[in-house]
Amino acid sequence: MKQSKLFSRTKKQASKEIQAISHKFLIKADFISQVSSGIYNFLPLGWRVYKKIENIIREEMQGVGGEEIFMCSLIPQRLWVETKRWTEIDPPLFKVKDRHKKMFGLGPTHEEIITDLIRKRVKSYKDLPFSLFQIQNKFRNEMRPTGGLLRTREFMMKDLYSFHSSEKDLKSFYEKVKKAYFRIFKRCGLKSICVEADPGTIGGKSSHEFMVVSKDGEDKIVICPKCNFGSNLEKAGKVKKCPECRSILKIQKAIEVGHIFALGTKYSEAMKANFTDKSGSSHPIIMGCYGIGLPRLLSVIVEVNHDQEGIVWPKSVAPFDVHLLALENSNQVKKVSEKIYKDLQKSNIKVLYDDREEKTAGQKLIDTDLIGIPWRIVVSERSLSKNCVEVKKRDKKKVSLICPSKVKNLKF
RNA sequence: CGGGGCGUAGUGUAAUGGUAGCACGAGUCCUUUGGGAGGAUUUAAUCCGAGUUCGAAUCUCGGCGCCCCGACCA
Repeated sequence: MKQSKLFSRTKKQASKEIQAISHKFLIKADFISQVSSGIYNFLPLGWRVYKKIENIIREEMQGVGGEEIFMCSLIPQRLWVETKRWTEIDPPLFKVKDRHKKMFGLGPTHEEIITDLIRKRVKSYKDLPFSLFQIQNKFRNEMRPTGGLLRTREFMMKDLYSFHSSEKDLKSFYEKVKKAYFRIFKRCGLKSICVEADPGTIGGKSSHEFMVVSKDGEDKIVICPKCNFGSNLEKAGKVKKCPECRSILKIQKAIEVGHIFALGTKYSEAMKANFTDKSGSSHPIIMGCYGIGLPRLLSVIVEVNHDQEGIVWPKSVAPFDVHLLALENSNQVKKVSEKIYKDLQKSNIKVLYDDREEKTAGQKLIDTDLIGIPWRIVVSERSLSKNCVEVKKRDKKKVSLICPSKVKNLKF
């Protein structure tokens, strides 16, 4: 991609109202743009990162046996009434009316619609277990959106739902998803901690949150420095010692990036989603649900991976692999840059090529740090006089001089 | 939903009742080119409505919008 054609344009200043560091960099580097409080557009750079995160999550969900589907957003009132969530859900539903005055809730989560879908076709224990997931926009009438993408009113969420004939089977699948979640966050460059949580209005017997420790986190968690115990602070209450190994617990600020729920039969009972067991008697289907908010995850990656100058994207989710800068406008610099650009494209390396003639060297260098692509290649008169170009990693200071014809042999 | 703050060119800001100014951006020309270059020139703003006043960006009321703290959440 030639940067002269890129729709995203970096900004010199961000609004003073912006507090969260991830919000500031995502706005300055023009990954996203705000439409209204808690409502954002994704611009080309932001959408590239989003797509990479989405693919990581999709791969891991397929890895636990989830089949991908796509459900509606306009969910009829009658389904919400069945579970009493038309009035009891918090944050409140966005409610809309059609021309016949029929009411719909814009899906904030999809337990009702998926339970309706599966109750029509699961009849026997032989139909179980299975799991379905989707990646789709959710709508939540939040009291207060915050921190750019950290809490929005419209956001993409991966929601996985699982269906079982026994608590034991749910438990084993739940643990499988837990492991997949750790892998997802690790692949996104994050260290996550799984803590016991309050199931809230989604409900169910127990739930676990996946937290990423961050100075600017809104949540507080208690973790045991010795064993793996961790808990949401509210849930833990005044407990000071680890219930598992009696060590003194540590309190840390964190951001929630995922939440998994062992729902049990809350929805299947309310909506009469039953199956017949071997002996011929009927039971409510045992369910689990598992969510990850993608824009928040993207934002948390920035919260954890940045320096003074800008974002430092982990390779796995970076918008491009290489940022190639033609630092000056001379014919020789352009010629060498074009050649490297073509060579790398042939090797299927994703390159953002800064070919902008009107920008000075300083502006280009500042932009490249802000955008945060893992590798930087600088082509300039200075290095060409030594028959070299400069290769540098975003998170390292070391600059290597490489012969232009050998760039294509590097491993990015 | 409770509490607080704010709204001035595309962006960031100044002007506290008396000439709407500055910087960046954008356009044109010239000179520049290794960490947001310099000169010349052009462009462009008081959120909306009502009120007070000789006079309102500034004070009052209403609306709209945004941000922050609390509660809630992926």
